[in-house]
Amino acid sequence: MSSTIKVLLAEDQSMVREALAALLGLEEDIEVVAQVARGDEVVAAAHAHGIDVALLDIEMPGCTGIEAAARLHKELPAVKLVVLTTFGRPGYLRSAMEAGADAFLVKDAPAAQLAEAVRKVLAGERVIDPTLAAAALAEGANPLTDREREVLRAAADGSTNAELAKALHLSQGTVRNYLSTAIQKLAARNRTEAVRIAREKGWL
Amino acid sequence: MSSTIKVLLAEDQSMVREALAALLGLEEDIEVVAQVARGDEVVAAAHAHGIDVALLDIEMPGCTGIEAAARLHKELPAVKLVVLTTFGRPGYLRSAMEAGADAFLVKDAPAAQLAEAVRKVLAGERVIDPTLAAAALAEGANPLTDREREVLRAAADGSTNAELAKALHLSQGTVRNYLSTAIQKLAARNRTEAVRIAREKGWL
DNA sequence: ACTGCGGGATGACAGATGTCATACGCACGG
DNA sequence: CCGTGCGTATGACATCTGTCATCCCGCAGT
Repeated sequence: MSSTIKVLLAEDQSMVREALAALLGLEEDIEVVAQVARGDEVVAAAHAHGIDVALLDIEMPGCTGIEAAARLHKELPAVKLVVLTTFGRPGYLRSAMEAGADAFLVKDAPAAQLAEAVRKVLAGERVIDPTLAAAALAEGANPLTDREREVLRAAADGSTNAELAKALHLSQGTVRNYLSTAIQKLAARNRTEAVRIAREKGWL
Repeated sequence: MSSTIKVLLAEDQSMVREALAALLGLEEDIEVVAQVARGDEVVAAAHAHGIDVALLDIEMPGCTGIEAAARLHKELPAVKLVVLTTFGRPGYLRSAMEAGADAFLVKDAPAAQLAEAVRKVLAGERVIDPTLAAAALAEGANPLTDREREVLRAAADGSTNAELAKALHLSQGTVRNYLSTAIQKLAARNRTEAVRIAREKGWL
């Protein structure tokens, strides 16, 4: 058993990443041994450094922190996973848990919770904001089918039906059908609102 | 002349705010004497602590860091202003400069630039990413009129024309006219895309 | 005094979007 | 073997959106 906890920090914004590293550096028992700025560099860095805990931001280029968590969990199941995010979206929590995360923290929680979470997951505990957990349970699972989600995501940038149809190799009518059902499932009044709602819930 | 530089830190996400404080705390000559989580608390805190430099995030509840900068610049012109943001949108840089900012930093710049910027602004220098400055000049000013911007912003959440008309006390036709001209000025194909483009440029 | 521009409005029109009924094939659970 | 849900598609219909021409008012510049 080593004397310090070895942590990998994955976060794309250098200033935030290094600031978090400085924060964790203040703790006697924690050492940030690796930093990456992209989701797709997580697994390699984890292998290279023999870490105990991975601290993963969700919003990252390459792949999301959630995808990175899933891969890491598969390859190095012993590594504890702390998922960190700007947005406390219930859907994110759900997917993080499904990806094998041990802790889920939002960035507007007090900084002290970060080091605390690292220690707790290493002790085998799970760390989840109870309010968020309640919200995740209350709102239920993502009601959208894979295809609906795909179409809605593609529609988010303002593409027209014709463009969506071409991009997704579907007929225009089918695109409209999917958007229509998505709009109804999300209780929205049009695609724009549907996108907003899906985003807020972390379903996109 | 005091021996340490007194800094106010305004940033809504506690974890990031405290991490940045930890980072600045590592510098011998810098002291974070006040932290606030809302834009509208900046001026009061600045008055209360007699600060040298204010470090302002843009995305904050209460009011944006840019508005806070403008107010602070008016009330305490001696205080140097460093604007910090997640998004390197040229329009943001422009408005920050107009609000009297002395430095403009994006969060994905190296952490070392933060302390450096604090020292430089205090020495009377301006600190601006040259790439971003070029982009801001290249794209020109916000082409939207006040009303167009207002309508576009209101339309961003998926409201229908009828709802926009009611909310803004306009006729439906007028709403459509404004959206139409906004769409054309932004070279978009519909309101959704117009919103996206305006957001990307920092014009919303 | 004239001109231009922004805010506000109307009416007409074309095209995009949302809804609905209906259909076919496929996979999966009972 | 039968129902159900999903993916895909079509056609018809109603409504929403985007465009355009045209108008009025007030204000700032020249």
